[in-house]
Amino acid sequence: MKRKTVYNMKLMVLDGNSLINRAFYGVRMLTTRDGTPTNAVYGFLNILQKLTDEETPDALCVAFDLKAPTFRHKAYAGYKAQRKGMPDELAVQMPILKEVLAAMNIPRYELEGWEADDLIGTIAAKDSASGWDTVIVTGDRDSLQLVAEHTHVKLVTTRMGQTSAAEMTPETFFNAYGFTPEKMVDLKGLMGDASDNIPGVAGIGEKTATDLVRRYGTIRHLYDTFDELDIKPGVRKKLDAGREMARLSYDLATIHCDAPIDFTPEQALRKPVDSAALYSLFLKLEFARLIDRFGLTAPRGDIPSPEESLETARVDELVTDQARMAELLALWQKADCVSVLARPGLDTVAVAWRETSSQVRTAVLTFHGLETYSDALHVLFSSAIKKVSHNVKDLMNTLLANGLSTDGFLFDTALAAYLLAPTDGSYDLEKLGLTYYNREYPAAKDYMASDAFGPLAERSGPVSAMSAHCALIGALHGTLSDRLEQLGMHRLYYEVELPLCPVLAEMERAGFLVDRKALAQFGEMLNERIADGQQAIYEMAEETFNINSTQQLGRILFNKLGLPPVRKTKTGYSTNAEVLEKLRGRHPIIDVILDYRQLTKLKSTYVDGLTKVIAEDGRIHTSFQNTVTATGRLSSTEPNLQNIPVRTELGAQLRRMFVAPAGFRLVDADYSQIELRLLAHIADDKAMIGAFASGADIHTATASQVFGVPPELVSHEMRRRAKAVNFGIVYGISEFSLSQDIGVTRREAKAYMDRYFETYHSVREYMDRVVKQAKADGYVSTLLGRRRWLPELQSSNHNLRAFGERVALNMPIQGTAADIMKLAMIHVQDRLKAEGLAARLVLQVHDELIVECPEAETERVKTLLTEEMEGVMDLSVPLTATSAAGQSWAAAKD
DNA sequence: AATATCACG
DNA sequence: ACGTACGTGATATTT
Repeated sequence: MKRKTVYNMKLMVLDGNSLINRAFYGVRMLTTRDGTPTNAVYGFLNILQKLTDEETPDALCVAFDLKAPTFRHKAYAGYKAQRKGMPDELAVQMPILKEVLAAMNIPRYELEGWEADDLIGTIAAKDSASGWDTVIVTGDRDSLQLVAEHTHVKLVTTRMGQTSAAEMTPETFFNAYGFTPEKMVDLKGLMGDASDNIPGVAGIGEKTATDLVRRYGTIRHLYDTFDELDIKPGVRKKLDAGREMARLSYDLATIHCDAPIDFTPEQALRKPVDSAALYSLFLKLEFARLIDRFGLTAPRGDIPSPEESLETARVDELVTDQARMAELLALWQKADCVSVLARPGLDTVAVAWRETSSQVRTAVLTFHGLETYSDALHVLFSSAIKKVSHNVKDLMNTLLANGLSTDGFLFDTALAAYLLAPTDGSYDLEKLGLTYYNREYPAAKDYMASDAFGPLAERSGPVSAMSAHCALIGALHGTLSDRLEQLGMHRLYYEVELPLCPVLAEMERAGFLVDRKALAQFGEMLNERIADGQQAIYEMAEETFNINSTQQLGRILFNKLGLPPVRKTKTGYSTNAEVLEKLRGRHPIIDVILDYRQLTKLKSTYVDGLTKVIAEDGRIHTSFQNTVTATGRLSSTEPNLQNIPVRTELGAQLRRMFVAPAGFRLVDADYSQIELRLLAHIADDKAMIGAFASGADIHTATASQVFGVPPELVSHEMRRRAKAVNFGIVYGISEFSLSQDIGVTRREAKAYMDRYFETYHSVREYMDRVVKQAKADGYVSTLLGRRRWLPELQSSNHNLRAFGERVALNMPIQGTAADIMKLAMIHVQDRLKAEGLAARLVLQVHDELIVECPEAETERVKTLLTEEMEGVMDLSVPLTATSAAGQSWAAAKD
């Protein structure tokens, strides 16, 4: 690129229609709580901000189409009329976007009967005439004809919410097309443009048209010198017949830079946003993150809310005095409940309580200089004081670490917010305040910083912030428990989710003992094999390179060694295991790479990763996340102990490193086929219920039915395929994916599914029913009433809707399995305690529980686990669990 | 911060 | 016409 010698003022002009379209199809469906779609506006604002950051224009404006009753080219109105109208979900966002732009003080240009392209062309022309540079931002290639030395076009593409923009200058344009930008019109005139309903010359496609434009330049020149040109007879004939079409298409494709608008770049100079208007708009749109990003704050005298009246009547107090603390503790014991918010180390704890119907009080207790603080905590966290808190499981973990009781918790606001909206992603208090009360709250870090309450700190800020959050917990308690009741999730909440918190906290505290030495030895063995593999790969590649870099690996395999690329990713060639499997046998390097991948995965993620998190007690303490998954499952982090290898021989050796201490054993119990059993139950499919009732192997039984042979004649391959169908059904499979998965043709896959549904016809009926119901209700639910909202089902985007349908099929099954396991965990814990056993739960892996117990308890624990897991729920099929014991996780798996 | 890959149920 | 199975979390590379 040429270096600029003079600084020009720069205008950025956006193609409003094109960009909102890109945003709509590129950003997943988002709606406000009342169902107003907002994804396109959100996506547009992201693009806008990204590009203004990148380009730092001095002026900014947006052009829109205004659909008019009359068309520019009346004779060909039909071409335009064919254009599909935009989907409703997008149409309703247009006025919203315009409102947002107005609040941002960004001028908008639109003119009846004119397309955005024409306005942009006109604006760019006037801009250039004023000596300014112009950057046009659009998602359509139409505008490329406007590219000139001082007019660049940024072509925006949006994928999975991620936008990227390629800048087109005269140079980059020529490199890409082989002719100059103004000839773009000639190209379109010849080849047409389906998306714009420009017909072009019949029979002339992109290849031929490009070639003609490169050779002869313009359409005019082409036809003027038609007889003298050396053109293939076939093409000549089509061109000759298409003269009129070419002329009309040329006109249709031409951007008219003479729209009657009054524009000077000065009109568009950037102005500060109208923050009051923008704030209330973003609130309405529930764009909490954008409010932060734009640094907006609530205008004074904003919408009153139930919580605000509570807030204004709040009285805070910092308590460092022993007598006062005792007074308050006595008071709290008489209260129905109090809200509690603690810093992780318990050095500071805020308590909020309702003093009168219109007044809330808060007290912030700090450790500094208070000797009897520990006694106070013992009272506060005893069952004598009923408490509501936020992320109760984490607090309980802290309490256990400090020798305190976990009794007396009535409610967890984060957990409740999760049940009400399990796909929201995060439930921090600031966000909930905004979601439920349209109210801005201080950031948690204001009181979470390690020195916020230090002896040198100005404590009033942190006290006020922490008190505000603590009072918010109290308000949310009322709002969220009402909502849970309304949606029928009361029992799920009070009988499953909340009682599970102490169970999880105790599991986290317990941890899983690891044989550190054996793990290190395993790592050394891996290291040797990795070094050998690396050596072999370098030799076969005849150079050294970073094997972990998919880009470098792709270059070696597909460029240097000449292997055929199977698939590509957005950054290059795909080199994943599936691709490498296909290349097996074509080059010896493939096997070594697959092996190398497995070894390095084991080494870095598991040996190194796990070694790093072994605590001083020699045990690994995972964190169980209970507000993360969309289906109700738990997840495990830092480290994830729910994905320890088992499927390969080598990987499974890792489970030998997870052990019981001397004198103890591990008992491992897992549900057998819980998801398929639930499918049989929920679909009430007599054939499948019968198969389970008979105690037969379900995959063999399915194969026998589908392939029409007696069970004893079912081959290994038949069972494998039947198993794939069984799993696929639970995930809402398509024929295509099934055929990919088991390596048969689509036709065969379809035949399997047809046979499957003939056998299990109630399963088919269930699948139809659940999707239909979900579309009517807007959600799906589990047997215990857990819900997942599915706005995707209302989408006009085919892929998104299809995804919603698969989720509708899967969530009730996966979610009910999660419900059942959670209930089982509570029952197991209760019984272990009731029977006075020293055994303790250490891990859950979705359908599997692991308990560590003294050797002498082994048999009792095995029986107890099986009984409790099987007895959780009465289904129309047996719910079976099997348990086994051993010195290591590997040994207890048999 | 995003992408690609791969580990589990 | 289009893309292609549900649910997770960690690591290394690259931008």
